[in-house]
Amino acid sequence: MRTDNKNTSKRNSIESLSISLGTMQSVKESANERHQRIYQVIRERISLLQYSPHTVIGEIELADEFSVSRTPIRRVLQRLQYEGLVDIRSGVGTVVTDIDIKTMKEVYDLRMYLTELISELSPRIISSEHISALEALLSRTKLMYDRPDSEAYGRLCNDLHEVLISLIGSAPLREITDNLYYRSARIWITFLPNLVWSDVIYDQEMETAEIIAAMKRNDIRGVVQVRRYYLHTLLTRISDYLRGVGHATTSPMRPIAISSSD
Amino acid sequence: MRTDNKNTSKRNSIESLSISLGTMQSVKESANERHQRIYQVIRERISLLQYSPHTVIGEIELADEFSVSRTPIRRVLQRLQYEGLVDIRSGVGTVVTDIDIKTMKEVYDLRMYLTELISELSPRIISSEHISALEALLSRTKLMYDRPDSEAYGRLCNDLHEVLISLIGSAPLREITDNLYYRSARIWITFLPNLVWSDVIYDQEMETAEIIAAMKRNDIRGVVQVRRYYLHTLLTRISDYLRGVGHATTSPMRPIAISSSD
DNA sequence: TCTGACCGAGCTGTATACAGATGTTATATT
DNA sequence: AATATAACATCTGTATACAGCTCGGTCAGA
Repeated sequence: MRTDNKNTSKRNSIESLSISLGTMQSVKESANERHQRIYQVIRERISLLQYSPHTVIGEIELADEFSVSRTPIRRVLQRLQYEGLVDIRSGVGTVVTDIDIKTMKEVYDLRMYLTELISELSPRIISSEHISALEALLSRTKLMYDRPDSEAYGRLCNDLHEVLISLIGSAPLREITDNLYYRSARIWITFLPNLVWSDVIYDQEMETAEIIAAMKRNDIRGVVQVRRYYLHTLLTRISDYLRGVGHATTSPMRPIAISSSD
Repeated sequence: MRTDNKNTSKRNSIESLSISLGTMQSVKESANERHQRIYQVIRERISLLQYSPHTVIGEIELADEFSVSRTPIRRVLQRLQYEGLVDIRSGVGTVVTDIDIKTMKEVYDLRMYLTELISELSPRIISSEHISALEALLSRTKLMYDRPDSEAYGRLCNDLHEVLISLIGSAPLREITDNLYYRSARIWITFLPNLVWSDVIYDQEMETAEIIAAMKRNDIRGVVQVRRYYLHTLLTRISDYLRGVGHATTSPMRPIAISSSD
């Protein structure tokens, strides 16, 4: 948002020189830009279960990977801690959080209510870019029926989420919605191995298709109602599975747990 | 929430010993406890306008005050930045944020919707402690008619807020509500010098009294409706003032930052 | 007098050495 | 052999030196 078009006086000559030297992708990455970049990379890894719950991340490891010191890495991890994605334990390391059933239901209930609010609090206008982006997602979805791939599915969900929050006009509501999504979505993906793959993809295809249809009617209230319905569907599928498993465990739910040793 | 009831074996004997030695207020303050303490102190100062918008805070100054290095202070300030209360500018300092009218209305709209959610998402039961705490607040309010004091009024609002969020059963909703409160409340206090003091205190007294009445009926839905109504009243008072100022001469104090330039 | 480049005070951002915490492994003792 | 204890490896937490940035003041030149 911040433009900062002030410091283009003395620097311009130098910068344009270095740009003309070749294909330098960016003149200089500011501290905040780098923070944002690293933050999004790590958040995506958590959301795609590349860092699954109970994984210990370790600051030095990340510092080496991004070629920075521990200081900027710690800033990212502390932010992820405030957002509930990791738990920093002194002397142990930074562990990716798991989530208990109660909290998960709370987050999903809240997300359902907030989704409806999108259409009431100054939504943005639906553009053709939104629709074409969703149609690309729909194509990707249809290709996935015969290829079970949790990570690809997670990417699909993330991309759909990105399109939908771009419709939110209210900045506070957009941040909260984004936050709650990443707080809960990865847990949903944890359950995938226990569900029927084709059902999951079918839901995804239907949701995307119905959202596209509502958008073409310019019916934003319809969009959020579709979204809300499929959030409810997800929650129902998980509840059904848990009931099928039998006893309702209170502690962190680990669906099938891929023989986690430890 | 984290229980960690493992390390009570070897340590207990040592801790109970040192406690029994005398009036040691606490055995040792952990890093997280200290962070939380400093965070709440600074947040309160911002909310009470001891640090008013555009104030430059400065890390060294705070580090000296709390007798720590810049590192833990930076952690607190970064958290406050994520929550929208300050803006950290490289080479300049940490400045307390102002808020534009559009964002303020967005936050208040959101708060009104979320307030109603409290009664729908597993509210906590109302205890006699809640009621007696509110009755104490009511007494404090009645004493304030003839003593205009923005800071005391701010403390009153903060304390009322604390009681109300303690009724929220859903942890995510509680955090969000808390966040949005501190993001907007201090701006409301900024307007106090431009409003009629007795009207403001009267609103506060009525709100507290009506909340107490609803609580005594064990009517949590009534509680949140009262709260929502007075949020609406605040927003209306500000809007009225801004309309009046629209073609007025000059405002006594600083009314508001109209569009943050650049 | 006005303009503009430059310099320096003071701030945040980063890297790093060290202190503190934690879980594990080795070891002495019964 | 079992157990309590001590030493250790490894991690996060803190303090601090230094690099980079911003802005106001200063001084030379027109």
